[in-house]
Amino acid sequence: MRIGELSNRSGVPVPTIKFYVREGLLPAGQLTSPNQASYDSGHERRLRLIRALLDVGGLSLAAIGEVLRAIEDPAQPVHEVLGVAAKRLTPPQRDEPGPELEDAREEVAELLERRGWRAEAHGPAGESLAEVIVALRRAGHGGFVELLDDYAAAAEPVARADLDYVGRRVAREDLVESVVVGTVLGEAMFGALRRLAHADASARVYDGDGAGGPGGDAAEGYVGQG
Amino acid sequence: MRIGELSNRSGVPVPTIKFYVREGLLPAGQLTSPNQASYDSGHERRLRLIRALLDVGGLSLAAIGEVLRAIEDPAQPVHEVLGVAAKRLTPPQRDEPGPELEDAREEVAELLERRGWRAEAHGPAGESLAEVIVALRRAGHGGFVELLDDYAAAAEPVARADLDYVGRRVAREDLVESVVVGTVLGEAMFGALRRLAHADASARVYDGDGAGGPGGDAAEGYVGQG
DNA sequence: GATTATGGATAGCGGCACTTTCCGCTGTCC
DNA sequence: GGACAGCGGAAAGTGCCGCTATCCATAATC
Repeated sequence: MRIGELSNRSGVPVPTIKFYVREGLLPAGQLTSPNQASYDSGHERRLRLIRALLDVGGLSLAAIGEVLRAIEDPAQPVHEVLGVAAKRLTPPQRDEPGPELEDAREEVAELLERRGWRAEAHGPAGESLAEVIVALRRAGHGGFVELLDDYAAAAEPVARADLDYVGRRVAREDLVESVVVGTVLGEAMFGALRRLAHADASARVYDGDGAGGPGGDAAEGYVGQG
Repeated sequence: MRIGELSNRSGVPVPTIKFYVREGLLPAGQLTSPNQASYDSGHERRLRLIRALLDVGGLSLAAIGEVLRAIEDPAQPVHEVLGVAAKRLTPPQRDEPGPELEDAREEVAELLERRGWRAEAHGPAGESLAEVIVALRRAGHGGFVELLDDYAAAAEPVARADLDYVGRRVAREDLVESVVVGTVLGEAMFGALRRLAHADASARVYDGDGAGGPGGDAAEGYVGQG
């Protein structure tokens, strides 16, 4: 397959493919003559993965590059790859530490203990959770933090489902790729489902049963996100 | 309060505050003389909201502007505001329609029916779910779509918790802001929790019980994201 | 043999979120 | 009352990011 066909199949413009090759996101084609190269279905697959992570997952090209290189390097332990993926999912925030962040970290640690989760409270995920808590408080919506346990309870079966899906993979590269895709695109999938569920819950509470629900008139119309 | 103090309190540089005012994200201060203005706690709160939506929520300034203007306009029905927030949460994708997207839309509609959700299958949330499904398939991970029902089941209690939190608000502006914050920051919160839960589930399966789990050696090390 | 596609290299572009610079005025401290 | 940092307002500049355009010599295709 030449670059034009690869472009047609993947929907990615030729100059963009060249650009990805230059950036090291996509291996160069096999040269058959000084200015002719051939690409295979592996290139196509890789290209689709890049676009999925970029468009739907919202990762930067730099983050995608790191993830892909980690996926490809067989010496890289699997958990390293996941660390990279996890770290790059959220942009590096790093605002001033301060006591608020310390408190939030403490709360994250308490949550983990409360739920008996075996996870590092100070890893990237714990850290970004702490940052979300701080942001909520700073924005004057600290009350939202009370939902942490409800959210955590919902996250458990999701994580189990993800693990189950990943567990069915055998080849290392497949497995790692599954985890990355699951982590990144799964987030987008859940987000969309959550918004759909909002619309339903809202319709159920404010719409269906006749008399308005807990929020009274003010909340009328919390629908239509579906 | 003058702009310097507002800057100190919020952690946002003075030129950036000026920039937000120019962009219409933040109302100008009350002029006390031709080149002196005073800002109040409302400005501070608004500023914190902007930074939360920007840094943690990952919204663009343009999207934040739309949301804020919708929040402020009392004529705007609440569900319109939510529509704006929901629409802007995911960047406008719009790739070629094609039959894959049609199939995915159909699946979304079926999911809604299966779960008895009262939500518009073709609204922004349904549409972005369909796009995620297409992206998963295109990336060669169509199997992940099998988890849709598990994800949907987990989204239900989350949506109920969100609604419950929002339902406690009375004032319109408070309510709308809660919904926006909950939708945007709640997504980040769940994402972090999900990654923590991954680490736990992985530790539980591959680490704790001695002999390796379903994935065998290949999956060793799906930990450390916490 | 004309047209089109290709690999490779370099330069340019448009959007975004600021940041810098400048101006003339003001509030404040000594 | 004089020095000086801070202010509001406007305009131009910056840095990064994800491409896109242009050019060249060569290769494939009709």
